[in-house]
Amino acid sequence: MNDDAMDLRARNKQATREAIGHAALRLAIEQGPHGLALVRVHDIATAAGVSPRTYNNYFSSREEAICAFQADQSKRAGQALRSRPADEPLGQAVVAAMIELYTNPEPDRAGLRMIMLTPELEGEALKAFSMAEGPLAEAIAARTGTDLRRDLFPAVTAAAVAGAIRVAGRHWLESADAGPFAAVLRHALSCVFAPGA
Amino acid sequence: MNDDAMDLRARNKQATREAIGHAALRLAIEQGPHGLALVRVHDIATAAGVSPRTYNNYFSSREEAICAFQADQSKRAGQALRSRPADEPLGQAVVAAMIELYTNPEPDRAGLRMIMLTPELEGEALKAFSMAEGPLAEAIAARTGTDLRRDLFPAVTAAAVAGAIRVAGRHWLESADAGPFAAVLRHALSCVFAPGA
DNA sequence: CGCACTATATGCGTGCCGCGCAAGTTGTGA
DNA sequence: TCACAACTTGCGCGGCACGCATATAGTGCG
Repeated sequence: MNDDAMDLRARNKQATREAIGHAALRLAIEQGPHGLALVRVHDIATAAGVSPRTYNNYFSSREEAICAFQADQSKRAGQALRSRPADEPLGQAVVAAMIELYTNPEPDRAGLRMIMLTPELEGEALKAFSMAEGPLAEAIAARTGTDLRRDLFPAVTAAAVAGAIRVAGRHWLESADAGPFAAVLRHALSCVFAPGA
Repeated sequence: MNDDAMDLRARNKQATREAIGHAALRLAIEQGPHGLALVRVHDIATAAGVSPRTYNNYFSSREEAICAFQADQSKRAGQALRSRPADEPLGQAVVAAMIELYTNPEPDRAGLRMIMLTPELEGEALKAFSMAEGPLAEAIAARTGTDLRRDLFPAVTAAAVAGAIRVAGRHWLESADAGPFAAVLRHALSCVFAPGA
């Protein structure tokens, strides 16, 4: 995670990936959800300062590049949960970890709009959010002392959490006066962990 | 739903869509998860008895065609829940409806393997399963008398249910001796509706 | 029944894209 | 300093999504 922990090659690689992803998302936002087809691979590569061929070494589709940021963020969900104190109840730990992960910093409205509300990006967006499920399920299993392969609880809970995050994002985008994302997210996650409510 | 309820055009259209989707999935299964690139659009169209251009009038990618069956099934989730008696508790109704929908008939192992375990299909597969969420959320909101736009509960629950169905499918595929899909599905859904367990 | 209208199927052409291949370039480790 | 490995880039090929124009088939009315 820390740059110092990687050698030069790994750092350059990560920097290039982020540059391409950032450029792709920025260009997509400029064209809006209805002009995605106008975002050419050549433009993304040029904006990121690499050749089109290099862009293709990192991503195999524009959609993947545009959603890379969300994907990378979701991949850290397991780590986020593990960083919570071990004696905290599962529900509280998950809520706190997800709020920490997804509201630090506060999400960019334009970027999230592009990713979640563009039909052509739907598949990649779902992929990006669902990338939290695997690591999350492992962390939940570790925390509850259950076996991932015998018990469905960790995987189902992880999927429910990922779904709640998606729903929270959509709701936060669609209602202008929903307040900070953290509040919406907490509300959504409470539906998962307090079913009687 | 019933063929008689549609005029000739609509019936032909549906038949063509199903023919293409069926051909696409069949050819994909023949090549296996690692040979997806070998399934050419031309082959799908020929196998379905239409021109490649017509195939493209129905689907805008091979992936979409291959997952069409799952997508169509998921779209019926709302209707399935609505067909349950109104006085049944939410959890029971959802479980019964989803088991009715997704185990009638028993899922085809090869087809589900192809759709869920092929990396290139991951996005479309997620899309296919998530298509249940909208209708399901509406049906849940109607059943619980809540407002979809004010309360996140229906949408979050729908997402959790869709996630549980996915997890159940994966688990059913990966463990050879998991018994009938209905049992696995019931187990997965119980994690959503009986959180204390 | 026959006719005007509309929806669907098909052929063709175009531009873009993903990726294999083979240099060229830059970091790495002894 | 040098040999090796990783990464970048240019080139070219096969394939695909889709617009447009045309042929065909279903529909509803007089």
